[in-house]
Amino acid sequence: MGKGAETRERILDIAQASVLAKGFGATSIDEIIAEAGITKSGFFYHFKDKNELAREMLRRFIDENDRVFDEIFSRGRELSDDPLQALLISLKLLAEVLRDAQTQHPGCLVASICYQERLFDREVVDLAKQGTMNWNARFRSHFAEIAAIYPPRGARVEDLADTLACVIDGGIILARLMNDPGRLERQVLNFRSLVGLVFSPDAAASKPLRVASAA
Amino acid sequence: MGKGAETRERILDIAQASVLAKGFGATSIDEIIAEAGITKSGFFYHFKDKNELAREMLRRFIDENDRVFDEIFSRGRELSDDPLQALLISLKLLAEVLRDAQTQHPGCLVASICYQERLFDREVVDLAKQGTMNWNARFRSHFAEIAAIYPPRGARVEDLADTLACVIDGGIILARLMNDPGRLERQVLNFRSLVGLVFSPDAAASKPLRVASAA
DNA sequence: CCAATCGCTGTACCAGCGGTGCAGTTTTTG
DNA sequence: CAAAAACTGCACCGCTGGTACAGCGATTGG
Repeated sequence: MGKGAETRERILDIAQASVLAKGFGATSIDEIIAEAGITKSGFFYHFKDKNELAREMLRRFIDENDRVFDEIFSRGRELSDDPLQALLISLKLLAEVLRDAQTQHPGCLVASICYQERLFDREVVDLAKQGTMNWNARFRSHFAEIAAIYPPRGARVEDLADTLACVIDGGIILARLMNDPGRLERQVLNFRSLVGLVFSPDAAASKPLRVASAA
Repeated sequence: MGKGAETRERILDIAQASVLAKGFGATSIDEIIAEAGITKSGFFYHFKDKNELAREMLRRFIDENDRVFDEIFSRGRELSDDPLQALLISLKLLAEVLRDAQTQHPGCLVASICYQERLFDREVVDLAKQGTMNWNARFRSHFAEIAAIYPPRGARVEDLADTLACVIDGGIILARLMNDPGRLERQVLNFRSLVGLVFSPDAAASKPLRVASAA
C-alpha cells in the first residue's frame, strides 16, 4: 500500500468511527483532519467533498459486512446439511457477532444514511439501497430453500427476510436508545425462535410446559 | 389559542414536515422562518435554540402517536373480548394506519433522533427514550395478558414487544430506502401472523395446504 | 539524472449555518 | 390607556463545508 492509500484508509477509519459514534452530520472535516494529522487541503486531495467520503466509507462498510455474513452463513452450512438447522446455527452466530461488535461501534451506516437522505447525493443512497437488496436476497433464497422442505406455517416466507433486516436495524436503534447492548442480541435470538416455529416439522417441537393459569 | 401560541404551532408544523422529509440537520432555521413568514428574532423569541425546537416537536409527535395508538388498541378491545383476538385486530388496524400515514409523513422522529444523538442534548434523547419505553410497556402488558391464557410457544414473550418496535422502526427504514411504502404494512402484518403462531391454541389453527414438494 | 507525478502544506477566501444582543415597534389584552 | 406580549431590524460571532491556487519535498519511470 502506497503512502497515499495509507492516508486515505486512515481518514476513512477515523471518519467511520466518528460517524458510527455520533452521526454523519456531527462529524466535521476539521475534526477528522486534526485526528489524522493532515491539513484541509490534504483531505480534499483524497476526497473531492463530504459525499465522496460517505460513498467510500459506505462501500468499505458494506464489503466488510458482506465478508462477515458470508463467513457466518457458510459456517452454518458446514455445521449442518439441513438448511433449516444451518440457518438456525447461523442466526445464533449472527446474534453473537452483533453482540460483540456493539462494543466496537453500535451503529448501522445504512440506516444512518437513510435518515439523513437529503444530505447525500443519489449515488450514496443507491449504494445503501443496493447493499440492503443484496443482503435481503441472501436470506430470501435461504428461506425459499427451507420452505421447499419444511412447509411454513403462518408467516409469509417472502417477507421473513425483510423481517430479519427490520429486527437488526430496529434492534440497533433500540439498543442505542435504551443504552442496552443486550437488546439487539435478544432480538435476533427471538427472531431465530420464531423462524424455528414457522418451519418446525410438527407442533410438538416446542410444546411448552403447560401453564397452570386462566382459561 | 393566542397569537403567540398560534405562531408557535405554525413553526412546529413547518419544522416537523421538513424534518420528516429530509432530516433534522438538513432543516435550517432560515428555511423555517421564510415559510412561516417571520424573522429570525421571531423564531428565537419562541424557541431559545434548535434543541428546544426538537424537544417540543418530539413532545407533540409522541403525544399524537400515543393518541392514535390508544385509539387503535382500545378499538381492538371493543371488537373482541379475547385479548389475543383483540391484539390481532389492533395489529391489522395498525398496519393500515401506518400504510396510510406514510404519505403524510414517512418517518419516525425517534429513530431519526437516535441516529444523530450528538446533535441533541440529554433532554431530547431522554424524551425519545421515555416515549419508546411507554409504548413498549403497553405491548408488554398486552402480551403478558395473552400469555396468561394461551401458553406461548417458541418465542420469549418479554421480547415480543421489542420485536414489534423493531419491525416498525426497521420497516420504516426499509420502506424509505427501497422507496416502497407497502413494505412497512407487510412487515406489520407478517409480525401479526407470527404472533398468531406463537399464541395459537393448537397447531391446527394455521395448518398449511401441504406443499407437494421435497422432503 | 532529470522531469514528471504524487502527496501533500499554507494561505486566503467564500457563503450558509446556528446563535447572540439589543433597541425599537406593533399588537394584544387586562 | 398602560403594560405585557409578540414580534422586527440590524449588527455581529464562530464554525462549517468548500474553492482556488501556489509551492514543495519525496518517489519513480524514461
